[in-house]
Amino acid sequence: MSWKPVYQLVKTIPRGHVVTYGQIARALRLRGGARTAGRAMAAAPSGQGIPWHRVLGAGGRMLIREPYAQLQRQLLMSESVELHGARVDMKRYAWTFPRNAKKQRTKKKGPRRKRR
DNA sequence: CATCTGACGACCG
DNA sequence: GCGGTCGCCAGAT
Repeated sequence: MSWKPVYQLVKTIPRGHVVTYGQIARALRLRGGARTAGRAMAAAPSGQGIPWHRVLGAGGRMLIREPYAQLQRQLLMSESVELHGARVDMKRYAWTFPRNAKKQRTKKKGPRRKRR
């Protein structure tokens, strides 16, 4: 499975904002849901500008275990994201992906399929 | 091929 | 609000 789409999407999260695994899963329509998004992030390569620290669990909870949790707290704080214990106030920092975040492609005008 | 495991999340008590 | 259960599913064993 290629997680590239996930990483690409994560890269679009602006500094100082956060999203949840569930959001990623829904935005990309990942089969396994949020858990799959988590799996992708767990395998995220470092040194490629992927702001993995901006991805949190539902409700803005930090789910990562030590020793990375420490780093995540640090990185978030450096972006002025306030932490209330192990959680972030989503009301203020949540980021929402654009509708067609799946690649940001310039939509062509082909026949659009109706959704549901 | 059978199990286990986890950077999840919705539910429930 | 906290902790436990259950559904999911791709990798790892």
